[in-house]
Amino acid sequence: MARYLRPPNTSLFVRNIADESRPEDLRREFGRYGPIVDVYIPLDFYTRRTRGFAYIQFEDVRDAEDALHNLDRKWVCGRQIEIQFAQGDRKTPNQMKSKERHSPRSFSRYDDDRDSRRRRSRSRSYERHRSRSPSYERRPRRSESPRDSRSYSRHKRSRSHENEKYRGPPREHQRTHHEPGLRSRSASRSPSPSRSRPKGKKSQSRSHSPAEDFHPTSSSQKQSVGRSPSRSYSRSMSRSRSRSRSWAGRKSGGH
DNA sequence: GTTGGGCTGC
Repeated sequence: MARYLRPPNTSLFVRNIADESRPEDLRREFGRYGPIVDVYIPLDFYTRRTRGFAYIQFEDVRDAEDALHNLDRKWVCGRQIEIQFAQGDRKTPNQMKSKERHSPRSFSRYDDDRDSRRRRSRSRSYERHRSRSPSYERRPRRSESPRDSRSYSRHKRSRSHENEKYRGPPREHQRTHHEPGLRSRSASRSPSPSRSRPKGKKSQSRSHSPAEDFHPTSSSQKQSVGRSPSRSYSRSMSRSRSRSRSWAGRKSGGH
């Protein structure tokens, strides 16, 4: 059934782009040949640098071909770009994670669903469903506005302080939401004094040790007679509140 | 000689 007539996808794989190339530049260039669904420049997950290639997805494959033939080996941003048709589908985050774990070479799909007519539901949401204009005419390229960036990248932008270098490999990001056992939560609870400490609190002279929050019951129950009950209560509340914040708190409060 | 999105679900 495989037809040799055309490539299976409408995405172009653009190689050797300048690392200063931005999606808007590419979109401007490639958009001349047809409506573009998506432009994406993969970044190195750890270094946040461009990896030197980009993906341009067209709405129509013949536009992609057109762009390919016209822009291939052309000089863009001081670099001679090379264009091919992209292979495979875009990866979902899950696949990226497993890819890190396993060898990129030996990656295999879930299994061969050749008989199953249901394709993998790529209906995630990376792809923005843009309603195409009622009129079939292609919209002028200059009508592309920078606000058109996809929702997904916007999310990632929002957490970016990224003034400079990357923070360590985010494998610790796995912040399992709910620990069923209370024992595990005390164990996995890592002390983050800077975050859990409200700025407004000043009278509390806590100069001795940040670990006082996690006093073992053996010694704490004995001393601090008067304030013990109220303090323990408020502490428990503040903890649970900071818990529910999770991502949001980390994003804005992250320093 | 780089083939993709690293937060997704009840």
